[in-house]
Amino acid sequence: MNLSVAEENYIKAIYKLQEGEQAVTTNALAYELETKPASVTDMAKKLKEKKLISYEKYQGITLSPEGRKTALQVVRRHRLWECFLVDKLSFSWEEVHELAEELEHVRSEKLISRLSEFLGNPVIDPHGDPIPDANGRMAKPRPQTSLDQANARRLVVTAVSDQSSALLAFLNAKSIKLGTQLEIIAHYEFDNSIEIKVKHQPAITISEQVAKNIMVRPL
Amino acid sequence: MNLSVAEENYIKAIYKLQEGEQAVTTNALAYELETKPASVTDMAKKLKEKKLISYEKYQGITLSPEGRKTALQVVRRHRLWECFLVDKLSFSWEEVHELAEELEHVRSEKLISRLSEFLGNPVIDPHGDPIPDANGRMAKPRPQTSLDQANARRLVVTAVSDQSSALLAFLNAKSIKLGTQLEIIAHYEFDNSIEIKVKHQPAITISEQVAKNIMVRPL
DNA sequence: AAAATTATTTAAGTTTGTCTAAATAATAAT
DNA sequence: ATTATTATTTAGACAAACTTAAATAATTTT
Ligand SMILES: [Mn+2]
Ligand SMILES: [Mn+2]
Ligand SMILES: [Mn+2]
Ligand SMILES: [Mn+2]
Repeated sequence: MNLSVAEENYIKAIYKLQEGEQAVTTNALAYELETKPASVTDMAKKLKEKKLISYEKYQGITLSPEGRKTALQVVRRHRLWECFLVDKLSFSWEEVHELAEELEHVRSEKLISRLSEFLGNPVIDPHGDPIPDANGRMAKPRPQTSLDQANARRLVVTAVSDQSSALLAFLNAKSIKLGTQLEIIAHYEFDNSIEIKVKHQPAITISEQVAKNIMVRPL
Repeated sequence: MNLSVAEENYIKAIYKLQEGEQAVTTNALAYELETKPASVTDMAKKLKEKKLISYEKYQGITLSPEGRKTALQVVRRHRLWECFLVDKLSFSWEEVHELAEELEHVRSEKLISRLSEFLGNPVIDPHGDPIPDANGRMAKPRPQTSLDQANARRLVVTAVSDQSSALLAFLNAKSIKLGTQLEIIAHYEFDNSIEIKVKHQPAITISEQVAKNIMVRPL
């Protein structure tokens, strides 16, 4: 199946929004792809025609098995390029998403398998997300919660769920990255802000909004 | 100036065909880009509008200074990716052109300067073509002739002018690559074929057509 | 249950980059 | 100097991926 860049972006976005089983909504997809609902309806018809999704008017969208396979390939390419940019070209993790968004569309099995090998067949990308292997299988994500719901005191940062460069820049400034160990000092009920401490750094207070997007697991 | 992939491909093709000063013909460009003359005329109008080329009806196309600058950037990206594929991912030189044709369109100054640095700021690509630097300057190509016109006996292969994978595969099979040293054994006037010998290999006879596309300089 | 709101789809139009077929210009042959 | 050939442009259409505005369906509020 030969997909356009636009089609690949749709498939990946549907995969991302699907999370489990729920059908993806026209509006949600339009928002995710920064396009208009009318465009999504158009594309939905096309992708259904190509048997990549199941779609009935007003019923939302879900990936077909082939669609899921396609999505996993695109995700694999995206995350491998992110690894390349960070590990080999010394980009910082908040810069790489945009570039990977383009690189992911160069479709070549051979290129990707060589790239993966060159990188040492990594299994997680710079944001802590698992990288599907050539068959679409990926490491089951280890149990993690958002920082605002963690109950343990000592935690490790495992991922960042919002990958806007605004958030990533903030975390960078505070020296918080994947694998950073931190300790919860206090919860402030008033605004649900949280005081945390990273070793060798002054304690800082972060808003609920930030905490919701930092994924952690107990140390 | 924000160019589409198609526009970049046109600009690069015009650059390639221009060679010196002669204006590029509508048909030549259509052939090079595997499209139709009518499409070229359409695009010529658009590129003229954007001041990347000069173009008058029936008079052919030449790059403007801005057009040349753009072309050199695309060529730089193309050749750096080719280096990456060969040097880091162990592709062979005949496989990389196609992939670089796509990778070259990821537009990011930072990406390209980091990539160049990662590769050790190479100045020639795997086919022996010079790589423009960030300012569009490139090493003056060393004097070279095609193999069919060489007068010296002992020669080094410096480039391959036709980059079809057919030719490159042939050269690969005969273990001829950049830097290969060879010796001319005989010219056969009948069909202008040439017998050559590469060290540690049996002598082979190559057709005029092949010889025309192998660039060499005296050892 | 009707009314109001929100979500989704349809209709119609735009842009980009293509194509084929027909018209016109430039060049070569007689 | 005509005529024939070749090169180039124009005209009209099409597919992909968008958009806005209007119509319709689904959901929520009252
Ligand atoms: Mn993308
Ligand atoms: Mn990522
Ligand atoms: Mn290209
Ligand atoms: Mn090359």
